[in-house]
Amino acid sequence: MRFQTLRGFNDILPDDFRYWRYVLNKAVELADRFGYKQIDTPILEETRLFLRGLQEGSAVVLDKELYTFEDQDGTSVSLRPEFTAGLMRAFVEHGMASWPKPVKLFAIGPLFRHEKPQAGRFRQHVQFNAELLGEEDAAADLEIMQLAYSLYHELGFKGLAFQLNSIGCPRCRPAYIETLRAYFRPHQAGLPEVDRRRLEVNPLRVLDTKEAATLPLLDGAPRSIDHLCPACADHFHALTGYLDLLGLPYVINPRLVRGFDYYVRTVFEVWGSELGAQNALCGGGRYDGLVESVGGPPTPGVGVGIGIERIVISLRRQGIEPPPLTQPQVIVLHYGPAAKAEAIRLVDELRRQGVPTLMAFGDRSLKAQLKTADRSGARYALLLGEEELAAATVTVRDLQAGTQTAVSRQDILPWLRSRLP
RNA sequence: GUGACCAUAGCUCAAUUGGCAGAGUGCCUGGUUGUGGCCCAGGAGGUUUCGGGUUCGAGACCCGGUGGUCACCCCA
Repeated sequence: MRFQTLRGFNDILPDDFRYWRYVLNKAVELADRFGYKQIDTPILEETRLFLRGLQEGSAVVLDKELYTFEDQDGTSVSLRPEFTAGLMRAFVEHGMASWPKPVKLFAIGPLFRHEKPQAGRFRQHVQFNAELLGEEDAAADLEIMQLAYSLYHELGFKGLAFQLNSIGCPRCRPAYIETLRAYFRPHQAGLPEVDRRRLEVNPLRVLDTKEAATLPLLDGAPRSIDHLCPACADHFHALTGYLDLLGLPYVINPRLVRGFDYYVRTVFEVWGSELGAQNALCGGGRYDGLVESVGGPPTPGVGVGIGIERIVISLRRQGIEPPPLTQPQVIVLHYGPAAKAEAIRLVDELRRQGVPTLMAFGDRSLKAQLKTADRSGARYALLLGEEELAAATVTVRDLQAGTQTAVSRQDILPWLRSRLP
């Protein structure tokens, strides 16, 4: 019986971790630098949390992609498909509304969606998520965008740019949606089925259609940024002003939208050019209605979700090499039973003293052990045999230089310390 | 959920019109006493993704499953 990973699930192998460590270390370091506190919430939550307050049409679709089952108590539970819902639940459950504002959180962990796998899209993927809660200032939107941008930039990505839009708020959006529907009404008959359905269920989604028949109409379509209420317009102009101030590259994209009601004002993505149809590296936006939707007080919020797999794929395609992972620079070889016992003691001693050390296993020929040592990547092979035991020394072979010297057994630790990085 | 292409050794790939399943690389061992890399020799490693079918004969042709890649759908 042979087993394999489930469709859309991946093993992350040691060689992959060169990239993963590089990315995750950078993400955590940046979050610290920006003053975000790490939080982790359960992978499993009550199903209702993920389906709360969504539009009818959306709930049906999302339900299909949710990994849901009944647990032994008969509770319907689901693997989290996103971070934000759990974070909002934690925000309310732990009274973070009474913490000093803003509350700035980040989380890293796996998310699960039963989708058909595609470039950079898997059923389990790891996301880095940052949220800034309790602040309406456009400078908060800017900060979240900067955090995302800095991550890609500092990892070595080139040609980055924001796609940016504002989709208004519950005050101005309904009127805009009516304007949008009115614009398409005369063309209704010529529209593809999917887009006619979108106009009814989720009108903003028509704007990011890929239907050839609809595309020509989009150029003349009314833009949400031209129909913002004064407060939303001010917010948007403030944000673009800040982006200009910092010289961050952005493109105002009137077709960039979100499908859910709790999104307001800012929506953005960071685009790279390495991922086929999935050219969005990450997406984020403002969601002032979200905390309320899980039973908390009205709380403005802005956040971003960044897929780690997409970064790793993109790094590989761009030929960006992460720094190599550190590995033990010392390996202990032995020849003869008495020497093996001493080798076991020496390995133990070095590791206790904090020196990463490898042990040559088995009772193989010295030649075979040296071959192993060579492939291990270690710099120094410490050789113990009858001669060394008799003289109370260790033969240290520099595998890089091909030279070797005898070092007194009791001096081996300082000898290594002075030479290892 | 829809569609296209794909699946041979751990990895990268061969195998003429349907006729003995191979190479490179990696792995293990050896090239005589306690010395790696280079070189040489040997070895292990395959139900050709799985299940059916056609055929004297299938890695190859047909049907189905599983998985991969890509696009659509959707994207919290």
